[in-house]
Amino acid sequence: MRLPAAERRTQLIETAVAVFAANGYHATSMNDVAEAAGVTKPVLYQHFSSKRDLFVEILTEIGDSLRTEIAKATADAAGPRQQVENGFRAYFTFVSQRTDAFSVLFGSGARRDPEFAGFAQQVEDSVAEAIAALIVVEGEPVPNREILAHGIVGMTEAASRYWLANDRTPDVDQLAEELAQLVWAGMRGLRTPG
Amino acid sequence: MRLPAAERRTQLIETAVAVFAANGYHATSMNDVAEAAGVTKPVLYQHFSSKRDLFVEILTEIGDSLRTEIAKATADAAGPRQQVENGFRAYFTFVSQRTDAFSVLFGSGARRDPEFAGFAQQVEDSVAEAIAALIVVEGEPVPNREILAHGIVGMTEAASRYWLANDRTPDVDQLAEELAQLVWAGMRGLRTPG
DNA sequence: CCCGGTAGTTACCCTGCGGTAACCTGAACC
DNA sequence: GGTTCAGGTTACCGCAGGGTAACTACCGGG
Repeated sequence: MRLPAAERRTQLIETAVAVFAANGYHATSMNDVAEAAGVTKPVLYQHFSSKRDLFVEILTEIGDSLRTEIAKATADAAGPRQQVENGFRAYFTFVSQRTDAFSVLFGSGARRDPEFAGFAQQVEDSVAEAIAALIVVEGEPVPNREILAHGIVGMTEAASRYWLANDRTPDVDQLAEELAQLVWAGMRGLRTPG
Repeated sequence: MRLPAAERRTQLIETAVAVFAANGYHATSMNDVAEAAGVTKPVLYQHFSSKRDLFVEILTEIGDSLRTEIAKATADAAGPRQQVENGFRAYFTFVSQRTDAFSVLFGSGARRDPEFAGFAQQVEDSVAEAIAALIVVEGEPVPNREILAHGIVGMTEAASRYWLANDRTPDVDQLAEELAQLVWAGMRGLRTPG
């Protein structure tokens, strides 16, 4: 099964995402990835200079995709409430369609290693920033809203994990609606600053 | 520096928690732990039969402690609202006082390896169960409240990480109060079941 | 028919790490 | 002042895994 370089490369990446998602970064050997792709180790090294390099390329693509999807979904929202719900729907859609990618970015120990932590962090920060902008009481931004915003991002991750582990019920739309309602009500129920 | 067995053992555990917290499970070697404790590897193996065994013992103790602390704090609450706030305060107090332990349980790749995932999971599940019991609308439990509850647990973890990374401001009491308010308002703002 | 280059393979090196066997040491006790 | 034994060390084994060198197999073009 010989493949042209470009196709082999994308196949290797897809395979690697699946294997990393299943076993995590450290527990995955280059041999594992190669074997899963039906190929031997040196082929992997013809396309990626190191294990780190392969992983970084994967993390970058995933992070960019997720951020882009959320940005697109929240851009054309009628108001803040819709923005929240659209954001959640985009997030859960990503989780549902690219489950392995989600697992790699947030679950495979990527947050642990200082070399990799930045990739998940960047996504979390940018989403949290958008959320923080919506946390206002009587027109005034709430102090410590950044912490709350990061909490809400983490809530979404945790809900995603539980959702994946439990047959993905309810469906994406209903899940997004319910979580959006929880978060929206919570943000609007904060006391006045001070 | 010779020590009696019992003292050496507890010292090794404390050291191991610190090293695991700093570098994660996989990136930490038994040599690292031994060296950090000012001792050589075989000493470690006189007290723990394997690296796994050492880690499991650590995870068990941490998980039990955290669960116990939260249970104690929520037991004597005036009502559900106080229960939420007391739970948060207990959680953040633990995070603040035993930061390394918190990092090991939830951040060192413990959730990744199937052999270790159960320890963090058990804590999350038991806390989520307590939270789920409070998610009611008009006296009726909300469908999918388990997902929301697990999300709230994840929110607490994420907020803790951000809080630790940002000089631990505000203080524990204020943080607990603010998050409790967010969650309480959110839970009470859910729509009627259906 | 042979040449060249791209795709892949076999076989290897080397470091690091989990784990162990055998040996050393110093103090408490008689 | 030797005996004992818990506490500790040096030196090693075996192996897995990242990474590489050298060889092979296929295929298109003159």
